[in-house]
Amino acid sequence: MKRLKPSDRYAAILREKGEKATKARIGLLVALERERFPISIKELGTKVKAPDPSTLYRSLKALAEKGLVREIMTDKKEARYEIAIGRAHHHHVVCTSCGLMKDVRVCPEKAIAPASLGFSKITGHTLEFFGICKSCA
Amino acid sequence: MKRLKPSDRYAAILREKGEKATKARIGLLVALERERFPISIKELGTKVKAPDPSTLYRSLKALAEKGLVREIMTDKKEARYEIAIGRAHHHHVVCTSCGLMKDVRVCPEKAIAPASLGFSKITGHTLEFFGICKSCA
DNA sequence: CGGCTAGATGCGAACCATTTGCATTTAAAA
DNA sequence: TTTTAAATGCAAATGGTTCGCATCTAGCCG
Repeated sequence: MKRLKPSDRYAAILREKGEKATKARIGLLVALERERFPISIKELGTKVKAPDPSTLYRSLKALAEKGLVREIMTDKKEARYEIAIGRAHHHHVVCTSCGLMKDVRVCPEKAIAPASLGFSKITGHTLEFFGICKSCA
Repeated sequence: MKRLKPSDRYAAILREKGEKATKARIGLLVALERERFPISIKELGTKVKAPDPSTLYRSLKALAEKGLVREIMTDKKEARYEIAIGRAHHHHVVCTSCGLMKDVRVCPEKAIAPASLGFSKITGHTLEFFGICKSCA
């Protein structure tokens, strides 16, 4: 795979996934790539050119279904998104005081035995930790 | 502690926690006690006499803060509640096809080292598994 | 036991994130 | 370039949850 500039790389990935490589969606991925933490849709809206909220919602949902971004519910109010391309599965710990988020590699996925629970398979899970970071302590 | 009928026992617990033992709140706890799975506020509303939705929300929030009930966000749409009295900390696995829920004892709480993440302490976490139960498979 | 007061309730309106309908634009294929 | 399905923008609707405020009521005191 050749080395391309991010926008072209994302365009290629979008087409690979059967999505149209629109400027808006490429811009979304580029913007998400710059974020260190999962970002709310509202914030994201201020970082990209002019995407209407409804378009943002639709685009993010489509990208999430294709595995290009991940949706995270840290607080039950609004969803946050992070880029998934090139990033391994992980969870987060959130400072409830300042909002700082860190990735954590701990994952309970393999600790559960579907059969023993009357389940034929486990398809997914959500895990978020909450705490107080050292700066806020 | 003497053996009382549930409503009287809950009344006593409410007073212990500094909450007024109103019929509505006692009824809420009794209704929650009967549920095998976390129940949505809407469903709960149909099971108790006449509590207005806003009262339901306020009551559940108050009871949750006192540790008498637990709020669970299985789907990102609506919150669910389960009784916490006499029930140890646990998580759930949800069948995404029929909604069946089972308790799971797996808990990642002790697997995380706050200090190594730049956190002074971990105050909580959320964990839910999703899958397909044997009946739906 | 009757009155007093903070907390609880009901009702309606307000909020806010998210969704949807529809007409218009645009990327991708022919 | 023409064609077409998908994507976008705008406005309106949805739906869970919250708030303001007037009215009740449990718990307390005399």
